[in-house]
Amino acid sequence: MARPMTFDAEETIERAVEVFWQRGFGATTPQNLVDELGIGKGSLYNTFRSKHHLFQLAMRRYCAHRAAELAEALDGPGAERPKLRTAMRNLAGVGEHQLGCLIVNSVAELGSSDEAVADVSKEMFDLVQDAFRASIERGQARGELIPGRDPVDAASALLAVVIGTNVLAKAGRPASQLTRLLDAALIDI
Amino acid sequence: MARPMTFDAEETIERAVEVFWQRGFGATTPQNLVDELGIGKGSLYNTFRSKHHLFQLAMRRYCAHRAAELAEALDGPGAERPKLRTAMRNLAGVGEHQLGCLIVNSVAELGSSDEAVADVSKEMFDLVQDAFRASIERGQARGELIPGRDPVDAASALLAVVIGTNVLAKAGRPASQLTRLLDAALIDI
DNA sequence: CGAATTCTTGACTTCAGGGTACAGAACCTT
DNA sequence: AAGGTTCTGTACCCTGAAGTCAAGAATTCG
Repeated sequence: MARPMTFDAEETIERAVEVFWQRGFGATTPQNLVDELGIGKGSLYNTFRSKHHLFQLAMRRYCAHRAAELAEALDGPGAERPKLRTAMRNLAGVGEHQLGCLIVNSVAELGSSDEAVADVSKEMFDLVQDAFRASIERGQARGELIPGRDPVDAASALLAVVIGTNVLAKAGRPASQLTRLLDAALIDI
Repeated sequence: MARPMTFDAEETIERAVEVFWQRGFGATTPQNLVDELGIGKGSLYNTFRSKHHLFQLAMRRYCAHRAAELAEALDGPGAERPKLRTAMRNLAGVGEHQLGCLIVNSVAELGSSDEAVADVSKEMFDLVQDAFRASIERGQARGELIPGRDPVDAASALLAVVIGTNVLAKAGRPASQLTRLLDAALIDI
């Protein structure tokens, strides 16, 4: 029929995640993408239409990863508090490169002026908050967690903590302080 | 001796705060600054040396404002919890234009790759955390707040909540949810 | 094999960002 | 009033960002 693509689009998107994550949307140039994705400019624009469109794909891919990680951490058996702790550490990217969270960074950079960012971030934040809420409700029902707290309120507070921790990570706070912080936030859940 | 400046540099910096706050550093163009500061390009570069230098001045000015606000909220007499609530609402910019916090945005956009941002943000975050810590210690000493919590840990958690709330504000969450969130975070302090 | 189709390469174009230069204006001193 | 000095306005410059395009390469179908 025709010449097949010589690269895997999915894999390329995954690499694009890294690129945008490291540099942010505005600071990433087409040349950066060409260099780090290993494809030509023509292929880039031919396949992904525009820098911004690739950015959207990268954000969604990133969210899918994070959501899967979150589900893995919270869905299994076991006490809720340790699972929450793990989930929060993952989301806060404590151990990783100190790049914060791609979504948080994008919101802070582009805010609600970028519709794609607004949509994806709303989705992601709601998803995380809801997963936290479900976990807290389970923990309360089993008598593990402090009863009487509104699970929605507690979950939104934890979401804010995770987001804040990401920013603090990007600001250069040492991981040791961040894990303490997360533990402190979990004390009264 | 020589021709005097026809504009007030301090006032111009204050305007620059607004400009950078609205658009972020990268997305602000010299033309934006010329238009919104109401001075010519020559004066701009003559007085402020570079876009980045003006940005630094704007960040510091912004921090000074915020720090004064914070001190005003926490230093007076009265119970600590309500004062903390006020302070956090101020810092989270709940009522204002949904622009988040200039420092948080800058960290997320430029991260630690920009030394000025790294310095200012570290300073500011430490300052806020320390003010929170002092307030919590006072509250504990007076028996107002829950005893036994490490004030440093609690303060860092509150800092993270405030930062996260800023991001959520910029992501478009309604103010009503954000005030609830802040109240929820204060429950167990 | 040739044709049709789709991918790749990379030179090229356009335009804006960030800054400089310089001519002229406004002020102070004498 | 003249001169020295500093500010202002604006035209200009250079680089790089973002994207386009045409020519050629790889593939399948007939």
